[in-house]
Amino acid sequence: MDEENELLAQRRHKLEALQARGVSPFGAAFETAGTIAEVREKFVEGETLRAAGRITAHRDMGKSHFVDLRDSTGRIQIYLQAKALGPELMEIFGLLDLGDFIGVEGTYFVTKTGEPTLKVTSLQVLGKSLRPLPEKWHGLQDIETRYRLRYLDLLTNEQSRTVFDKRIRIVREIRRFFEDRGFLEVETPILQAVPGGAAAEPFRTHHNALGLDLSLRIAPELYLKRLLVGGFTKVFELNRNFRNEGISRRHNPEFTMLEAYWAYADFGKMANLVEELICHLAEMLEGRAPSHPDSAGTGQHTSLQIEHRDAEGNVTRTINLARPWRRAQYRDLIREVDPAWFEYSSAQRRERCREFGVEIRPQMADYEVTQQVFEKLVEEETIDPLFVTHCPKELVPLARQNAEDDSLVDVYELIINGQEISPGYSELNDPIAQRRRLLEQAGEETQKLDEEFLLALEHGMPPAGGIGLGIDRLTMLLTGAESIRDVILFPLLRPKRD
RNA sequence: GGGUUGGUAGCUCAAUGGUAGAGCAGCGCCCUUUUAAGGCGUUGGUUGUGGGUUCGAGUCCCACCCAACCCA
Repeated sequence: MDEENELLAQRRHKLEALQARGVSPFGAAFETAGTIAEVREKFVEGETLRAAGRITAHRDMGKSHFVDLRDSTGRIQIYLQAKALGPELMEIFGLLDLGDFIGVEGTYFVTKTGEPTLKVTSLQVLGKSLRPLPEKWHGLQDIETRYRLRYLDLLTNEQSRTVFDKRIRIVREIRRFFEDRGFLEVETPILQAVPGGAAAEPFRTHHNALGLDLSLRIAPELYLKRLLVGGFTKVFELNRNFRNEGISRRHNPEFTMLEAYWAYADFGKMANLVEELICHLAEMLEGRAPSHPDSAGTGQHTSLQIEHRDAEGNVTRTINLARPWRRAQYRDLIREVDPAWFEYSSAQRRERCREFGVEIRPQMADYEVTQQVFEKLVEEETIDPLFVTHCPKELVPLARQNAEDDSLVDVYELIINGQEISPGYSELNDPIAQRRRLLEQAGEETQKLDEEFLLALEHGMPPAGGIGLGIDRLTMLLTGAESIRDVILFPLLRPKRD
């Protein structure tokens, strides 16, 4: 591509010069005393140790050189003295650049300024870098490049690295949390003939040998429920889902969910579980011991808060996770916006929307108009955790109907930081009702009906509680990231052609 | 899909319509305990792409590409 670039040409020349001296610029395995952090811990004056890392800084003193070697665990200073190393090794050192991976053997000493340093006695080139890394002080600022060349972002921006470290810990802790409670982690198909379990546009693909059109899953739900039929009582899956829809600050076409199902439980129990989980994760990230050994209602309260900050470090938002979390019925929340809402006629509600500045379309059904009010005036305004219960059944066609009021369903929607973060259901285990609802949902497209799922239900499914938890959005919440792209290592971008 | 903002050296950023600059990185020289090392010197540009206006365009106009934010 840009072979005529001077900087690249210089590095290639150095590479060739190394090879001309019989030095492999891309060395093989190198035995070390451990990671750089471990090597530092083993500091004993006069001790000889081996370390490997990437060269990130070079301070040239003429006949001696200080070099920073870095890996993901830390930084160590090495010292190269021309007289001690001899002309041959110094010539090889002269062919190195910032960004190269090297392995060294050296003897520990402490400099005048008190820094533990390895005085190099031998050196191997482990991986020559042919392109310069971003500048050390400002790092990589360009947002587009940070997403496209994420490795450079991770290398130069500590705060980016911190977010992904937290995401890794969140996922690991979720696994531990569920396993500790007797849930089994399972894997279900991503390639599905009938994509179900959510209302979303799928990505379509094709299996050549079977001559079969398939879709990437939009949710694992219908397979996890088959496992309840098959005798599993507690299952979960950390599942990548794919939805062929728009991209935004809160939407990536592929995203990660947690789904969990618990036989004989209901949505209330699932709400307790997710409340406990999220508090547990927040405490874990703060390095605190869990303050709630049991689910809500123990009378214990914590002052657990999450602070979101801007680039200057000012607190922009505080989310209070103190338990127990508020639980409120959908209709009551609407009445908090307008006490007489449900006494209005259809036309009056539309008029109120205009007054509220809530945009609606003329063809919307009444429940959709109410839902618009809910989204704009309740959901977006809700910062601290809120379980919304007793939702209208039109909004959630696949959940169990409420025993006292069949216009409602037994679900919760957990809202934190102005967005839905987790739904929880009392799952529908009536195969006849389930077929009816799926038919209504599918409309004309009856081929979208997952007959094999219905067949499974007809064999009998226990009542169960189920939850979904968006891992990307949860990570945003817990790290203060403003965009989903900041918590996904490689977010989808349009390929660049220039 | 619509609106707004942005794209300049490897990186971070400047530049009233008038010779495209700086810092870091690089290259050369000096310096044997530096750490954003320092000093002297120096290379590096199809200003996202393609058109247009103009004596003259990084800057103004049009189209397109990519991104961020807002809206749908």
